[in-house]
Amino acid sequence: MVFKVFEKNLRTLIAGCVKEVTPNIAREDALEIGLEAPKDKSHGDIATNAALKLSGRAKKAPMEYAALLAERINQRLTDSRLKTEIDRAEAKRPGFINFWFSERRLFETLEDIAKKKVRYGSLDIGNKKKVNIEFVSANPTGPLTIAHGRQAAFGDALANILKFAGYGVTREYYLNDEGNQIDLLGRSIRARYLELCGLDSEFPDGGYKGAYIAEMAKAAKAKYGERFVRRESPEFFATFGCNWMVNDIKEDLRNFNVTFDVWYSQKRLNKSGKIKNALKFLSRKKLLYEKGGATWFKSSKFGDDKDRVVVKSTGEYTYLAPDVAYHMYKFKRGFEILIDSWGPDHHGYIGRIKAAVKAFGRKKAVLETLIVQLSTLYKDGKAVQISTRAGEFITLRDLVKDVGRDVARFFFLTRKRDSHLDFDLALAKKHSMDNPVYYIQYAHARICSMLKYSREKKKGPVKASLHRRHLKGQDETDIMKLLGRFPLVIELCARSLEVFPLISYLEETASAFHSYYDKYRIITDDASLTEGRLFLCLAIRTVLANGLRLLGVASPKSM
RNA sequence: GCGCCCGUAGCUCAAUUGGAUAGAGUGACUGACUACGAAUCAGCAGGUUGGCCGUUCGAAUCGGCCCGGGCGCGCCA
Repeated sequence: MVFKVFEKNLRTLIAGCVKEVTPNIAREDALEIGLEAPKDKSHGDIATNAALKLSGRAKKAPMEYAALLAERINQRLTDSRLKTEIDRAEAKRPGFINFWFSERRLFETLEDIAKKKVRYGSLDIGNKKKVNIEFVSANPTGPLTIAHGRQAAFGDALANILKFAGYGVTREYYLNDEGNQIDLLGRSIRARYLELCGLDSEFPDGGYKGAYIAEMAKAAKAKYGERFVRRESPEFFATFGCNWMVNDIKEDLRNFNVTFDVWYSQKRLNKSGKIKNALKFLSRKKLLYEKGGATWFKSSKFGDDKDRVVVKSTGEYTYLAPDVAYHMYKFKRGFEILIDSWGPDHHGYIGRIKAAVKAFGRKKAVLETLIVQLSTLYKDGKAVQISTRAGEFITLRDLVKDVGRDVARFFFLTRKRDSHLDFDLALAKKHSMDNPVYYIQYAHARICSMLKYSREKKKGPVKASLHRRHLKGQDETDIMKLLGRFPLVIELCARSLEVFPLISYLEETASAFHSYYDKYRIITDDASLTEGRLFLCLAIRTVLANGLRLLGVASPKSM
C-alpha cells in the first residue's frame, strides 16, 4: 500500500536520525516507535512518540531530545525520498515530533480516489488468507428476531470489510437442523395440526407457541389433508417445519441484503460420520475419558474452566460434539482464520470451543469468537420482552417493514459489537428523518444532484478535474486529509474486527461535505473553479459510496 | 461464589487500542433558504471519565481493591 510504504520510509528516516543523534540506541529499537494521526489539526498530519519513548535511554529530557531529533530529521528530509511527501517536522511538548504532509501528497490522494473509484480504500493486508465467518446461525425453529438482525447486519458488514481488506472471505450459516429443538418444533406443529383436524392434542411441554406454528400446521393440512392424523409422525413435522423455517429465514436474509456462501447442515455433518471421526481424533490424542457413563473432553487441559461432556450417558451427543467436528472440518476445508459471531448467551461456550481448536494442534489455526450483544427493542418507552418459545418477539421482517432496510442495518451498527443496543422503535419511526443514515445518504445524494444540475446547466457532460490552485484552501486541505484516512479506517476495522469505526468515519466525512457545501458555492460561472470543486466532491462521493456499500446500505442518487 | 462485559456531558454513545486541551449525536437556547436539495449549516451550553491506590514521560484506556449495573456458569441448544 502506498501508505504502508510511506510509513516504513518514515520509520526508517526517524530511526536513522535517532542513531545519528544517540549512537547508543540500536536501529532496531528505534524502529519500534509509534506513528499516529493526531486528533488535533495543529499537531500536524502524522506524529511520532519516538522522543518520548527513547528519551530515557538518550539521557535527555523528552522535549529537549525531541527538538534535537526534529532538527536532524528536517536536515535529512531534503535528501530523503520522503521530501515530496512531507513538508517539515516540528517538536512539540511534551516531546512529540509532528509531521506535515506536502501539498503534493494530498493531491495524490485525490488522484488516487479518481483512479481507483470503487476500489479506493481496499487493501491487501489480508494476503488473500482464507477466512470463514460464521454468523446468525439461528435455529430454524422460529422466525429471525431483531437480535438476529443485529448479528446479520454486523456479520455481513464485517465480511464485506475483510474482503475489501484483502482476505478471502466465506460467509457461513451453521444450520442446526436436528436434535431436541427440531423435534420439539415438529411436535408443536403436530399438536396444532391435530387441533385443526378437530382432534384432541396435547401441546408439548415447553413447545413453540408462536402464530407461525399454527400457520405451518395450516399449510401442512392444506397440502396433505389429514393423512398425518393417525400416524405418529413427529419426524415428518420436524422436517416439514425445519424446511419451512429455513426458507423463511433465507427470505428474510435476502430482504435484508445478506447472503451466505455456505449453509452447513448439522444433519449432513452427522450423517457423513464427521462427528464420530472428530471424537476418534480426540480419543487417539487421549483427550477423552469416561465418567458416570458419559464421555468427557479434557478441555481444561487447554484453558477451559472444566472438562465438558461430549457424549451423554444416553448415547446422544451434546451440542459440543458436532461443534468440535464442525470447527475441525472448517480448518480442513482450508480456512486459516475462523470467526464465530455469537450472541451473548454463548459466552460460556467460548472456553470449550477454543480448547477444542487448540486440541487440534494446528499451529496456524486462529479462532476469533466475537460476541455481538443483544438489541432491546423499545416500544412506547418499554422494553419488549423476547421469548421465541412463548412466541413473543419482534421479527426482523416486521422491523424492516417498519423502518426500512437501510435504517435497520445502519442502526444495528451504530454501537460497538460489545455494547448493548437500545432500539427505540417509536423514535426510529418518528424521527426517521433525523437518522444518521439519512445524513450520510443525503450527502451522497446532494453530490449526485449537483452533478445533474451542472450537466443540465452546461447542456453537456460534467468536467471535473484537479485544478490544484483552487484546492489549496484550508477547508479543501482538511477534506483531502480526511479522505486519505479512509484506507486506515478500513485497516482499523479489519484488525479489530469491528464495524463501528467505519460508521463514525462516514458521519465525519458527510459532515465535512455538508459544511463545505454550505460555505462555498460549487457550481459557478468560473469553469475551472467549478471543475476543481467538483473534483473534490466526486472524491467525497466515492468514499461515501464505498463506505456505505461495505455497510450494506444503499447510496441513493436522490432521496 | 467463579468468569466475562460495562460504568464518560441531562439522555444515547465515541475517543485511532497507552498519547497532546476527553469528542459527536440528541435535547434546550440563538441565528441562516429570491443561487448548486434546509433530510442542511453556523453558534452557545453541558465533565472530578463511578471511587481510591499503583505502573510511567503520559491513564477514560493497563494492574489491584472497593461501589453500582448486565450476562454466563447443565449429561440444554
